[in-house]
Amino acid sequence: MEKYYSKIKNSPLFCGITDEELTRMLKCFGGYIKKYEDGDMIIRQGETISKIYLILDGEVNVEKETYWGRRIIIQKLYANNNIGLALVASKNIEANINALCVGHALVLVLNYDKCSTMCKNACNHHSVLISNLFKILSKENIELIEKIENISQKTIRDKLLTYLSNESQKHRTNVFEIQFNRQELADYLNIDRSAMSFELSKLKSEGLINYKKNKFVLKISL
Amino acid sequence: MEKYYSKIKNSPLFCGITDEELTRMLKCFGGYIKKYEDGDMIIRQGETISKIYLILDGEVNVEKETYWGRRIIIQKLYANNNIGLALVASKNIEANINALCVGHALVLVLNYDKCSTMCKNACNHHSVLISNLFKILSKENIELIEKIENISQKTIRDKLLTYLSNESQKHRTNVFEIQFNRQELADYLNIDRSAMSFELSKLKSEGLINYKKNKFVLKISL
DNA sequence: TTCCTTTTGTTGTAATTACAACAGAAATGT
DNA sequence: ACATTTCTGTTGTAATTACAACAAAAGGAA
Repeated sequence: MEKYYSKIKNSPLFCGITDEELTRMLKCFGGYIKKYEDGDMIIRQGETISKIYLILDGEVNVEKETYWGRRIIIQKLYANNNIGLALVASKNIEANINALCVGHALVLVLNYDKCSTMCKNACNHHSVLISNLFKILSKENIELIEKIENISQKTIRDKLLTYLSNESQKHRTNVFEIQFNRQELADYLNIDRSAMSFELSKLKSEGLINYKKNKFVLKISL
Repeated sequence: MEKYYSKIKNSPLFCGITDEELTRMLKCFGGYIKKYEDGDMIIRQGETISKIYLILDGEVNVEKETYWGRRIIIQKLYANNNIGLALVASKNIEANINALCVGHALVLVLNYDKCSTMCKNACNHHSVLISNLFKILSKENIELIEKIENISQKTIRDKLLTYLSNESQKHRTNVFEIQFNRQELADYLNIDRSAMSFELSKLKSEGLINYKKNKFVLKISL
């Protein structure tokens, strides 16, 4: 555990918390590190979640399966992100998503339930933590709305241009690498992969964008 | 202001806070009540938000306009809901949505910036408040994912059935009233209103649903 | 290298949707 | 009650998409 201290300390979750506090908190939370392999379900739809998951390393897809069997990718998470954080706030809520490990991943697991009852007033670092939780959820909230913007566009072309434009703004440059492969991007934008590939080609031939694998250049601005 | 105390006190935002604390907090926050009329913009895309808005009465649409001029309805808010809460957490973030008043609305406005700097440690009720903020954002987060599920369906029919099914579950009965009129529902599900009306008729004629105006009966379960 | 697997691109066709234009119903104001 | 406006439903057509089937490219393992 000790070798991950610096990684943990620099996460948004523990931002503003000293080393000694961190040690106490990890104990208080019953924190442990768990390894996941490709395809492992970290959170499964229907479960009740009382743990905070902090990704230390690796990649996690937050997904949903429709009633008709299609996959929806909600978001992709990496180191420093939390998985299903919104689910721990209310005890009686069932997870509405699946969280799947992509490749190998290393996750710090904290028993939020335990801490929130044990040391609500005792530990003063608890207020720092909950303030961090608020900030993290705010950011996620804004990202979910961005995703809604992306998938709310009418045509495949508009979805792609909006998505690429948003990515470009996030990277603060018109040359950037996207996090999804083609199938994942299609499942994120809720469109057919082959139709999306076709539209990407068209956008390239029209000179609006350029790309090679996951490296994209956006030559226009919305 | 005093006549709204009970309303304010019973909101999730001030849950667990005593009357005397509330009085002090409203002062500390520089709280005031603002009236909005139909079509008024409460939050405008691009603004920086440092105030907490609590709806005391009325109806507010959270919307976005696409680059191509179409309206996207993100969510509909009512009394006890907060508007753009995720935007106050980080000072340097611009609002990514518009919040529009539908009809008349009464909103309590709190200067979060002022409070968070002035009484971070001084007031102990601050920790209760921020814990409430976390819970509120969690709920909103889960609702945004539900919206993503609704609009991620492939066909108009699937969107309608998923939406109605989710509404039915929320109301815990298969007979319920929806919050949107037809045009709003279409803008929420990102589909054409007339095509949606046509599909609703078809679902009714097939016996899967029944409806009259905004009262719906879902006769199947997904 | 070669073989095999995975990922990405291309094309034709059937299904679905947006859009426009209009008709009917319901709500609103006078 | 009446006129007027807003909301909802219906229909035909052009545009867009999903899907299947396949081709090409990239990546890995022997």
